[in-house]
Amino acid sequence: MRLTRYTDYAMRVLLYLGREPERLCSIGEIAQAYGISQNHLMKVINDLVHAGFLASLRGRNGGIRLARPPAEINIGALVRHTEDDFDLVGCGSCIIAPACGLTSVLDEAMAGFMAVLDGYSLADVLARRPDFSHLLNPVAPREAVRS
Amino acid sequence: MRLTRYTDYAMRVLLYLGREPERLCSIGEIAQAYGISQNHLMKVINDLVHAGFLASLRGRNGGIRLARPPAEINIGALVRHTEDDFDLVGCGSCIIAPACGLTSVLDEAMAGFMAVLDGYSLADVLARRPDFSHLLNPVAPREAVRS
DNA sequence: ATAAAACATGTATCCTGATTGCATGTTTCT
DNA sequence: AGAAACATGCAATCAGGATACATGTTTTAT
Repeated sequence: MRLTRYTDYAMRVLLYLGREPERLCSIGEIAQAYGISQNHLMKVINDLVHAGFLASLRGRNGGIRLARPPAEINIGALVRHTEDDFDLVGCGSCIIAPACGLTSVLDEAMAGFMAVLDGYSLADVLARRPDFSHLLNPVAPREAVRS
Repeated sequence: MRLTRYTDYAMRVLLYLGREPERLCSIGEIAQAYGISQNHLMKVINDLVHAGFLASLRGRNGGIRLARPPAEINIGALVRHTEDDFDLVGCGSCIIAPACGLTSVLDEAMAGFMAVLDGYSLADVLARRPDFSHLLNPVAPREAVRS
């Protein structure tokens, strides 16, 4: 019973950016802070930008930030977007699926799962444990732009 | 978001046996009925026997059947047994896990998921859609023992 | 007793799909 | 013009589940 690392990374990005919703961060900074693959993270972030969770600014001194305030970003909606396969047990390949009483039960269980996530916003999650900055890898601040 | 095929197979076995709780079935018969790997199924069933979900009778004309009436077999308990990894997003490898507000939210969501499954017995599932026998592959009846 | 049926278990191989890395393009700022 | 940073596609890799194969053990029927 697992979500993909894709979803994992997406949530980490939102948590990171949610600490300072206004600041523009580069993808490299986030990858370094967590010590994870920048290439993979870039794809996840790209997807989140297209989906409207993040706003990106291209070009030099560009970066990404939350597209909306943390209180308006729903965790359930995020998971629904990043996790595309909700066919828990591959009913698609089971021959009794058309008349299987389990499918409705599993659907209901999944609904129960998502209902909990739908009940929380990024702001709620951040409020629970606001202080994780000290656990991140140290990141050199972006060089100041010469005036 | 998926459960393993291991869990999938375990549930199919219970559904199959639940139709006729008293009858002794061979593992080969069930594998053939669903058109799935007998080897893999054997391991799953073995596990279920040890866990007390099934009763097996070895030797010639042996087989397996439910260890208890369908009403006393809980779906949540089954999934809890066959699905051993409930670390949804690999928090074990995330550096901010000790101070991450997401872990408690995910735990709560998982509890919501399992709560639904805990609310159903095999009998409940069978009652929902009792007629799937015609979807199974035809299985040659075990040769009658010569008297 | 013996053979056959059926359960039991370990090892090794295969294979899917997520993950990652590499190469290259596009945009925007200085 | 050039550097920084986002954007995208493709190929290589890797982990873990799934499967096959080989063999052992138990029980029953004759």
